[in-house]
Amino acid sequence: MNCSEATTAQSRTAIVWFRQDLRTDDNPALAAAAKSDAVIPVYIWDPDGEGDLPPGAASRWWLHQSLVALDAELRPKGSRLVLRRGASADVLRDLIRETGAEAVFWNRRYEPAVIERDQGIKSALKAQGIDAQSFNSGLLFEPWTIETKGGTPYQVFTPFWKACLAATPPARPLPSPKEISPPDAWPESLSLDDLQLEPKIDWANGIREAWTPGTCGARQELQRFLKTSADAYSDTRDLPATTGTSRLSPHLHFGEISPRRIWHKLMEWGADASHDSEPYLRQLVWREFAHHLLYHFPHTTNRPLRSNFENFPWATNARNLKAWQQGRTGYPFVDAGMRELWTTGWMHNRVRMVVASFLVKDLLISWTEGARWFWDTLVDADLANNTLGWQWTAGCGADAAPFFRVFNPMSQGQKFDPDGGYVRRWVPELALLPNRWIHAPFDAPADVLETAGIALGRDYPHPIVDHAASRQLALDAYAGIRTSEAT
DNA sequence: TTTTGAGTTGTTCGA
DNA sequence: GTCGAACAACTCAAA
Repeated sequence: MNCSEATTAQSRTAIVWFRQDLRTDDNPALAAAAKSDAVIPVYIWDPDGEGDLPPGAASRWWLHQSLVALDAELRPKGSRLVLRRGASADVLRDLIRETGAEAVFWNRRYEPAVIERDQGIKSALKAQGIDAQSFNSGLLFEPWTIETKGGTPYQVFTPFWKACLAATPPARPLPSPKEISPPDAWPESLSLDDLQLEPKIDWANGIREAWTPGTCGARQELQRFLKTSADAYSDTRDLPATTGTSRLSPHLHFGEISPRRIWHKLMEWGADASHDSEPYLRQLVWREFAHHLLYHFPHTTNRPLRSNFENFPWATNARNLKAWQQGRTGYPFVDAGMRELWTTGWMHNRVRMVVASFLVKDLLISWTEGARWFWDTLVDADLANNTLGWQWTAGCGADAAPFFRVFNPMSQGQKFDPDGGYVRRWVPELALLPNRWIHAPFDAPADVLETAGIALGRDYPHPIVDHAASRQLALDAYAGIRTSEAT
């Protein structure tokens, strides 16, 4: 079981099964394999192996680019990435037969369906006498290592955060292997185009302009964040018109950058008393918390953590759902966010909360519909983070927001986009409206609208619901599912 | 077992 | 325009 035993074999080939760890740096599975005489890096496209949640379209686009980047990272080290398609267990079995590999190493994932699949693969491989080992590369603290004094999983963030700070700190990142020994002969590989990850109709222009997938892009983003955004993080992270956040979410999801590297980099940076690393590290630990919750409460991907929400009277309204998806709700801040998402595959976190609140509380449409749309359109779509975020907004998850907390799309806009720059960028038909009305064109006097060249209902939609009225409906609906009624 | 303090992100109303 | 209180009740985590 211990890797040191491996060195006794005379010539040993190890497979590194890449998944959501698309980097050579701080990659424990690769580091372990690199001690072998020959290493075969493989990526297996196995969308059916992820339960009923195969990666969405934006995610697949990112994956394609990230696989290009990983192969380019491996080449100078004397290696390359082998691509295969099919059920992971079958592909690994074939690859072992073709190459005579004696070991398969990978880094763990924590989605319920993937855990189940991987456990099956590991025991099958071991039964064949293959050295199958999994490692942690994706989390600072694995879900089973943080627990309350009573031995139960945390369901509230602040005590979880404190427990993380008190735990053994994350290990220092491993260096990238200088050389990765190739096998005598490379097994067959599909071409990347064979995987058909990219869309048939190229809608990815906006995404391409906004992002550089791969390790290099991830490191540049981290450098950019530390240099220009980290000091003002607390002040600007809520302003969607600025680049105040780290923008590392897609890179973290695909494992192009290691959370341990970010952690230690921030610690180093924060060691200088003029900097404060805590606000960002807290956000990084929210990602840990999401994985912790999904691991311990695997049913939460489609069912509420708080069971009294099972009976919530959600509305079915295809027209409203579509208006929300297309950014045509008539509320500029909401529409700007939905259009940013559609164009760039990403949405600023502040705006995610506002659009989510709007879907769930103004339209009374189930958070699962929102989660599904985000799953398909976000380049950083991540089962743990997506589930936590949507359940939190709906009030049915961990650390639930009080039910009377309903975001007001106008005041959120005025507060976090006071100059309207965000709305003007993504909803250009409103660009000429003065700041005073940019977040509420329906309240603007007729002459103001006319001067700005806007006819509501023609150039920009009337609001699809009245916020004040829907707010009251939401409060009433939430009052109806109090636990008292469930008993 | 019981008790106690606390809980990411808000809005509205009235002084 | 600004500020504090009210909005309700529940569950978690720790003592």
